[in-house]
Amino acid sequence: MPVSRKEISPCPIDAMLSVIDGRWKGTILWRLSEGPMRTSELRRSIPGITERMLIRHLHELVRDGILVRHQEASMPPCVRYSISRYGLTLVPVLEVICGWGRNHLRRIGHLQR
Amino acid sequence: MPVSRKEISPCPIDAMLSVIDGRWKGTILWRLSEGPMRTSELRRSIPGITERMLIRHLHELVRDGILVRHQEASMPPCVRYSISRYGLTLVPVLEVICGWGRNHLRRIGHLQR
DNA sequence: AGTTGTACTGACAAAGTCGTCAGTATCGCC
DNA sequence: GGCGATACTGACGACTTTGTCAGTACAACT
Repeated sequence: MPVSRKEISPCPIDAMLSVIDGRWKGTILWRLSEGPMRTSELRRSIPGITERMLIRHLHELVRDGILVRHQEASMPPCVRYSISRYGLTLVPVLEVICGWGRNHLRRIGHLQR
Repeated sequence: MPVSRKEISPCPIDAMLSVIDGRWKGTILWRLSEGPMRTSELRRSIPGITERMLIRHLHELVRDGILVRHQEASMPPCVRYSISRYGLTLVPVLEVICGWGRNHLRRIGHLQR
């Protein structure tokens, strides 16, 4: 598994992780799972994120086929992002990850007391 | 989800990812899923990994409760690592990740032709 | 006596990711 | 005409992660 997750690795685990790896990708997917959103809406709904990072991550997710970018060619531009049909196949995986993570957080909590 | 995955984040997805995040952790877990191994055995079985990184990742996985370190107090030292009972709960999660990743790699393959 | 192997650590450099700041074009508002 | 909003890009610094190299202690083998 020779990976710095940006080069394409033949390892399926890395292939999957490279898609959701990124400081804010989880949150972005989480927000978009409730429906399509505009760039600026997303930015306002995710406290702490910078426009730079939002757009970088959005474009990466579009490149990976997880999101779709709809642009209405108007000026002031209006761009909306939504989860693609392919992206929807990721949701159950995220739920499994989330389930284990929730349990892990509980475990860490217990151990700390 | 404010994360640089080393600080403890309250987001379960991040909590999970922080455990398996690391250049070689996937491979290490993969190797160990076939049975306990010595440090040097692991190093030889993972081409490209350095001893430094192997040991760092092993210790992190031990700290997170995923692996167990058995030491026979002999000289030349003999240390064996194995997946803990808790670590076993990770395996099905990795399988789901792996399944999606495998499919994703196929998809990328198709798109490139 | 010198080399190899074991498991590990520390100093440090290279690479990668993330954040900050400035700047783009165009429209509406006052 | 200046200001703000929209979606975005580029330069650059800060911080993290990864890799390189040397060194530790002890035993066995040649």
